[in-house]
Formats: sequence, C-alpha cells, structure tokens
Amino acid sequence: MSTLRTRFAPSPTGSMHIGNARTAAFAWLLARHHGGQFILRIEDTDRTRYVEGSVEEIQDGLKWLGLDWDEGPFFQSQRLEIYRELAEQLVREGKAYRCWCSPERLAQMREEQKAAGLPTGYDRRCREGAPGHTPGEPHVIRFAMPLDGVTEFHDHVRGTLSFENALIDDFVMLKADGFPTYQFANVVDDHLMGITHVVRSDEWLSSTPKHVQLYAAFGWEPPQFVHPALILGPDRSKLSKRHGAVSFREFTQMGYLPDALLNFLALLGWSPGDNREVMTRQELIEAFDIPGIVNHPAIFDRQKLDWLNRQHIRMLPDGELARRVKPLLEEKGFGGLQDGYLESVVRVMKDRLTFLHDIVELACYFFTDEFEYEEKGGKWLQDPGAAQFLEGIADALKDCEWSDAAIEARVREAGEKLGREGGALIHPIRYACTGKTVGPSLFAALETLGRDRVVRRLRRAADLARVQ
RNA sequence: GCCCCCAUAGUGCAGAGGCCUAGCACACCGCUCUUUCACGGCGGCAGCACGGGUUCGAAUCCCGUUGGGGGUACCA
Repeated sequence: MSTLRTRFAPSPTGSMHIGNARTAAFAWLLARHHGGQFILRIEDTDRTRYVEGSVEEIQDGLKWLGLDWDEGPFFQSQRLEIYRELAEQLVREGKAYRCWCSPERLAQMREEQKAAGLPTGYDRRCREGAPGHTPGEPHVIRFAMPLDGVTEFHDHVRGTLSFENALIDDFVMLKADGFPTYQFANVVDDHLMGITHVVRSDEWLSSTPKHVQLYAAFGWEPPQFVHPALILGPDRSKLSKRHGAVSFREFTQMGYLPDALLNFLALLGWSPGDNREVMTRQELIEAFDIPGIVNHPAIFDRQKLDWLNRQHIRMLPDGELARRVKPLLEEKGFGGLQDGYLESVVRVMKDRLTFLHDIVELACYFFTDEFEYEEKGGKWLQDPGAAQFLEGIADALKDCEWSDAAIEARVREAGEKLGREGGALIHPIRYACTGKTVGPSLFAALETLGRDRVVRRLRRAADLARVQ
C-alpha cells in the first residue's frame, strides 16, 4: 500500500484566509494520522494577482500553527515548461485545441447566453480549427471536453456525483501568457507529485469533473477527492473581509494559542464521533480521519474559539505558561521578572485568562507598584476608618508567616480587633494592594505579591485614605 | 438564467430505521461554592425546515417544496 500524500496549495494572492488555514489543517491532520506526507505547493499562476510577501505569510502561518510540510514549497511559476509540454501533447492527440477568440468576443458571447437563458460556456468556435490563425499568434489552449455522456466521480464527503459533459466548458488549460490555469496546473502537479488525497474546500466541487476528464485524457489515475464544506460568516455567506477578522495572521496576533486554534479549526466541519471537543494536537492526529468530516457548511463562532483558548491555556503547565507570557509583559515594560515569581503569578491567574495578554490588564499589579486605582473601588478608601484599618493590617502582616493560610488567619484576627469582617475586611485590602475590586483569592494574591509589597501598599493606601 | 452541493436548538457537533421522551459543547438564564470577579458543581431555555411517500416503525431511506451556499473567467 502506498503512503498517503496530501498537499496544501494556496495561491499567493493576499493574506492567508482562516478558511485556507482550516483546509491546510485538514490536509495535514489527514497525512499525519496515516503516517503519510504533507506537501506545500504555491499556485502562483496568476501574475496579475500576485501579492508580494504572501508566500512568506503562508509559510509563517503554517509554521505558527505547527503544520510542518515534508516537501516544498514548490512554485508553479517555475514549472511552466512542464505544463506547456503536457498541453502540447494533448493538442497533438486531439484532446485539446488552440483558441484565438478574443476576451471581448468571449464576454459578449456570455452576455448573449445569459440573456437567452442558456447555460454559459465557450461556444467551441475554434474546436474544429480556426482558419486564418497560426500558432505564432497569441492564443490559449483549451481542453476538448466530451460532448455527451456524464462524468462521474466519488468524493469522500459527498458520495458519488455526476455531471453532464455537455454542460462543462472547454476550459482554458494554458493562457495566452504561457501560464497554466488552476484547472490544469493543479491536476498536472497533483499527479506528478504523487498526491493521493486532494483535500480542498467545497468551492472546487463543480470543477472536479474537468479535473477528472483531464486525468482520463492523460491516462492517469485520479486521486481521492475530499471536499469539506465551506466556512461561512454569521450571515451565512462565504466568510470574507466584511465579516471582520478573517485573515489568519489576525488570529495569530490576537493571542490565540496555536494548539487552541488548530483544535478549533479541526472542529469546524469535523468531529471525532464521540463528544470530545478539547483536544491536544496529538489527540487530534490520532482521531482525525475522513469519515468524521461533515458535509454541511459551518459558521465561524468566535465565542467557541475563545472558550477553547481558555481551555488550552489551563492545560499549559505553569512554567510553560510563564515562559509564553513573559515576552508579552516585557513588551509592556514589565521586564526583569524572576521566573519563579512569574510562575506563581501565572498560577493564581491561570483560570481567568482568555488570552495570554489578558495578564497584562488583569494582573499588572503583580509587576509594578505604579498601577492605577480603579475609580469603582474608591469608596473603600473614603470610608472614615479606612486609613487606620489599613495601617492596622499592615502592622499585623509585617511579621506574619508568609503562606496564604497564615495570612488569612492573621488578617481575620486583626480584622476582628479592628471591628471588621467579610467584605468590609477583604475589599479594602484588595483595593489597597491591587487597585482592583475583583481578582483572585485575596490571600493567595497577597502571598504571591510578597510581604514587602503588601505592607508598602497598605501604608501607601492608608496615606491616600487620609487625604480623601 | 444554468449546473452542483447542503439542511438536527442562536452557534458547533453526536445520531448511519427501533437503544431518541433527540445527546454533548459554546452562548444565554437560574441556583450553588465564595471576600470579589472568574473557575468549578447543579439545573434551565432552545432543535430534527415543510409536504408527501416507503416501512409494523423515519431525525435517519425516496420524491417534491422552501431556504441557504458554491460554481458558472485567459481568478484561484
């Protein structure tokens, strides 16, 4: 049995779309599940739409997601000779023909067909020869579709599909500029590169019969087809820019974990069959296979992605989470943090992060004394007894054993003497030490902050309270 | 217009004729835990698009309708 080979074949025409990333993830997962190979091929056959930098963006994106490829990237623009020779071969065999029809004529023809309520398509004027033209003049090469019968093929997601040949266009294989079209180059390369499973989204379904005919014309065995449905925006149309963030790069920059995004992408149009959802990369590879791919389109749901990201953050060991969060903090000017300290911060904050960078906003008081006091908590300092109370707590803690249990005992004891308990005891202390009205368990937070910071902040807040 | 695909709660999935009084998850709403906000736990809301068949029996099979999507380029 030969190894399974899949490929990801994007065109470098702009930012990599989140939908492309999903297709790439499916193809990669399928290859890895079966111990096969995953190939990267850049389909740069449209010179007019080429966007500088997009090849790099595609590769960076795949690397970020952890989708490593075994061969490539191959560039179709470097294989022009191959396509030309193969196209000429088909011309010689009478399975393709030269066409000199002008784009203007073609456009007009299409309009007339539409107006008459007919199916659109090339009228095959040059199919039986075009007197007065020579191969020296600019022309395209078209495939000569069978004029009757049907083309049938099996798709692993859709089942057996059949299309009437008469309705399929004599499509262009080679353009006037010598570049191949997708329809042609794609088939040639999939064959030459030994692709066994073509994984691509639904939008290609209706051109698959053309591909099947091309394989037949060359006498090549067609690959297995796998067409997952499209990803839709909330309005149910093909996900695009007007739905907000759709470029893959935006997601990598928003603070999603690669494993979380991979998990989410895999779940868009596939399921393991049981009710598992939160899955590691390894679990995905083990579970992913064709039968789990669903045949109806899915709407992209950010809330679910966010939830998945939370789950993946919580799965990270503290040390690893600390390591990932560190550069984000340094970026905000919170440098020079001890690993051990950062790890303890991360431990108390872990359950509260949707994104890694949330830590900056939610836990800044762990990294600097210069945090802001939320306006909302001002009342805790305005209270007449506040200054005296905070000083009292500071005194009680200045020689306290530093564990959260000991801190709690000492604070409660001191609170009792000062006539405070419950919220009136806890909230002012939190506000004094963190500037916030919400956060992790107070005693755990104090323990993590350390005695010096806590005592210092309590006294500072007491001073603040006195001027109120 | 023509061709093709799709149809289970708001969203993502499970379901491959009886196990379905349709399950799970996100979101939402309660309750609970708790010093707060989260987390967690418990509970709730909400769905087989519609109409015909086939069958003893249909979410599951067939046909039609409706709705949605994709394609229809010398773009991919």
